[in-house]
Amino acid sequence: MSTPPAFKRLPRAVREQQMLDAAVKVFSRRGFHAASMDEIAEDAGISKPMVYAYLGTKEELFVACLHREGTRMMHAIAGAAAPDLPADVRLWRGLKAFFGFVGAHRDGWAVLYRQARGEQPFAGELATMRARLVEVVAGMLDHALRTEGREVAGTDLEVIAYALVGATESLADWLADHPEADPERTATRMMNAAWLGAGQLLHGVTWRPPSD
Amino acid sequence: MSTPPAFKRLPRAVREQQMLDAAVKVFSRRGFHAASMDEIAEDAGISKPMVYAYLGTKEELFVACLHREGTRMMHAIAGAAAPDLPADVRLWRGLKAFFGFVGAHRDGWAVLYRQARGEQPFAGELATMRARLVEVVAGMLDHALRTEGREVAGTDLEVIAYALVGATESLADWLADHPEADPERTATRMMNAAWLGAGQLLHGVTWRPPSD
DNA sequence: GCGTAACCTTACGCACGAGTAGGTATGCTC
DNA sequence: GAGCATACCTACTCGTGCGTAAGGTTACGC
Repeated sequence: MSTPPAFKRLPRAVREQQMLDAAVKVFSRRGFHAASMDEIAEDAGISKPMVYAYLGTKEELFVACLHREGTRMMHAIAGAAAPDLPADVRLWRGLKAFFGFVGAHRDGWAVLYRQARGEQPFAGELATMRARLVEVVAGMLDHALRTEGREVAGTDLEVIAYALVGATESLADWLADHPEADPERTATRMMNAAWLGAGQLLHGVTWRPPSD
Repeated sequence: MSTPPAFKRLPRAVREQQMLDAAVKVFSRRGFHAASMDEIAEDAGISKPMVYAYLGTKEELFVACLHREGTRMMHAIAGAAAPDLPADVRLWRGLKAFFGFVGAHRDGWAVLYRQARGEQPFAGELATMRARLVEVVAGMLDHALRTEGREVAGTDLEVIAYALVGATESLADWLADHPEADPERTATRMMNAAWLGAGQLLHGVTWRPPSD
């Protein structure tokens, strides 16, 4: 017989990435509980015990997904954050990087922000990442304020930062559901809403991206 | 024997509300899947078959929660929306009503926006409610624009409205996790961020609530 | 060419929780 | 105070899906 193998033997590191790819895909479509380990294994082109051998239990697998996608996102944004630029340019670059990432990794985004938020064991993990991001934004605002010689209570800054992050996430969700939408254009719209505010926009003021 | 009953017989309508209260509480703490019908029944002070008899399956029960909380929220906001007021006042009143609601119904909020979002069968339901809200906000902006004799593409308006709603939801989440925070104060902060924008705020401009 | 270790499989145990069958008590109506 | 509807219970069935035991197969060192 010697059935033609058809399944190649691959080194662990490669299989792990394939498994994570499959897991992100299935988790994002079905949700954490509705996703079955069997489906993830099948989608990865591997059998279930391999998943357990490499990535551990279902929860551990999900956390692994969370970490990989979260790290990727943070990296994508970090590259855009030169601390000595003016605040609006930094914000613009951060937004552009962020929406670019979401546009390119819609599944990863769905796992991170649609699934992890409600499920008890992961909400904390997610909240930590979110808090780091809020911290960064708040720090940026604070820096800009000090440059102008002004000061604002920490709580106020944090709340404004929260609103900014929330608005951005909301648009990211919109982007994830509209495959035809352009990430950069979405970033521009977000910048308008965030930087100018509704009041200004209603009076015809608009913000335009720098020539870069 | 005639064991002292200790459990009173109550009319259906009352029990249904108790069950919904318990369901909202348990769903918000555990999430849809992790919540068990047994726990909900126990929390409502009733046995499981009663829950099935009155509210149907687990999914139907969750949808019932969704509808009750959603309706309550819409009612709370609707009361504040007098269509002939200026846009900033309408926005302010809507925000005040919304944050007031979330502050008073933190569990309900958690069910609506943290649980329903990720779970496949309910995401659509939730998205519909959300879309209605976005529509209302976009309509408000459009109305304000026409009053000034200006016009903006529909998509742009929708996106701005999305950002506004997202920012508000994000702050609502923050509020739900900070029991000591004051809803009205949070609404003021949101109004500042939304109406003036980060750029204005950095230059020291602030928005203050009208004397009412 | 042969051991050994890593890769990979099929097939199962087992717990948990949704949903139900069938029966008991209470109160309301005439 | 008989009849009937409604409120309510204990105790079960059964599917589903996580996690694993025990055994095949391919590559690689020596």
